[in-house]
Amino acid sequence: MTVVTRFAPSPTGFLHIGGARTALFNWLYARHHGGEFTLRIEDTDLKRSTDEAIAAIFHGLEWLGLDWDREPVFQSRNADRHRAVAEQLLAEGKAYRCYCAPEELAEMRENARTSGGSTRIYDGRWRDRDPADAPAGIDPAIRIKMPLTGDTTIADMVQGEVTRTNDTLDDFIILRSDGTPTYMLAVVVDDHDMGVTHTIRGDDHLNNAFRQHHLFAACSWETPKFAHIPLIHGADGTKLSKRHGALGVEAYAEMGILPAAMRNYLLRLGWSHGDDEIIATEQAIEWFDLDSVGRSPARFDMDRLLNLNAHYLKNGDPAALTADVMARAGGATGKSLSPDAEARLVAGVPGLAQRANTLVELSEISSLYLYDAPLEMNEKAQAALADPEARARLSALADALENLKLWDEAELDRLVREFAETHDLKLGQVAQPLRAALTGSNVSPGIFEVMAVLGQVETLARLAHATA
RNA sequence: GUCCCCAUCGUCUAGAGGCCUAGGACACCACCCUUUCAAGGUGGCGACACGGGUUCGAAUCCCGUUGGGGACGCCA
Repeated sequence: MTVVTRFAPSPTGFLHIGGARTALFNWLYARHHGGEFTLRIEDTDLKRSTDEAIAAIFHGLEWLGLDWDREPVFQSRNADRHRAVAEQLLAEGKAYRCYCAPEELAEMRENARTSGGSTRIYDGRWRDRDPADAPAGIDPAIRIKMPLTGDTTIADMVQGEVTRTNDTLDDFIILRSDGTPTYMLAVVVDDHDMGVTHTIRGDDHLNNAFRQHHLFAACSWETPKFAHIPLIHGADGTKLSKRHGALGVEAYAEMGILPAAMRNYLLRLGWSHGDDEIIATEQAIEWFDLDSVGRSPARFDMDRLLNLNAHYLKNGDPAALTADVMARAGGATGKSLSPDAEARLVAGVPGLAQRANTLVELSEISSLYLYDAPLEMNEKAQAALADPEARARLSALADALENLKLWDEAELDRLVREFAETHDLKLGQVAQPLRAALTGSNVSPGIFEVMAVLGQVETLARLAHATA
């Protein structure tokens, strides 16, 4: 049997971290088994669903690198089918019309809460009542008949066997009085119609699984395998929400998080493979399974994400990183980029990347390669160049540099050290002013590397400006 | 309130009865390396929620307590 998983978000907001992880797990499980990863947009609540949210979900998944195998299903378009199933169940006597008014329901809810707080709200008053009793002028909703006695056990691939006594489950509505299907019905019918074999979702749905299981049974369909993964919590241990600054994945993209880092981070939240921490996606596909998913909720930890991001930045492809920095640099400032900016970045980005945690930081520190002399100097750099003696030294060094034939890092290293030695200076006494002159800052990659990347012409130009 | 789930360093986790004086990673601290900042290296700090069982032996199994979370809509 081919594995078919699904990611089924309701398009009422952006693709948040929790949804992203659910999608990742579904995707990984499908890829691991050579199955299909499908998408279903649960837009049956037309009032809350928006096109922007739908677009945000698609874009978020694309950014994460999670590709889907079929045309996405829009649940709202299947309403006729859902309704037909409800009618069928009604005809078979597995469901019934309920004529309760909203006030009656409210009363029952109040009752249940005050008298013991039972989870079972609806008392089943129309379950066996003669339809002839139906009050005039009330459109009935359709409810499914749930078992009255015994208990139900779900064999969950993550949670294990979970049992609930049936008297805690009431007859829930599958078709509203206005003829629209409820979520519970829509999910079951669509999962069946799409051939979903594994339902991997947040464990806030665990309670729904019991209801859905009986709906599958009523339809004489096989219940898919369930895997309810724990939710992601905020730093305070409660369900991640906007209050925690929970953001959509696009916000992480903007702050310069790499998709590979996000995937790795999300994967390790609740899933593990021994002591392995850095797990490339190909490796994750090979290793991923549901047995190794933990059952306790994990807290979102930005430090960890940043650390992983720094790792992927350090090992990133220079050409790709360069393209990203160029894109972020474009239009950022009024200054025009050096014609050599891109070439310098390709050479300089590896040295820069090990000093950055995000693409934003990377592009900030890239500015030393982006523009030609004269440079903007920060305070520390200005201070380093304030000393006339230091400037005189730089001028002397510039003369030596001008005559250098082979302009590479090793040669520059040799030359500058030699220069320091002849003038009886510590390397730092030469290197720091040099750094200030060449980068406009007191912080940068190794100064010989900077000179090599900049090239002889630009290096001398910057020195000329700094010593003028 | 009722039902369901969970419980190892601050955080993510390893651990499936003896390999555990509990391992790794992030964060933090110190030192080393060093032309700055990082990176890297070395070391340090730091946890089996509690109480009962079961067993020769329990972080691992069972029960209870406590704590946390989730669900209780004609929302999804």
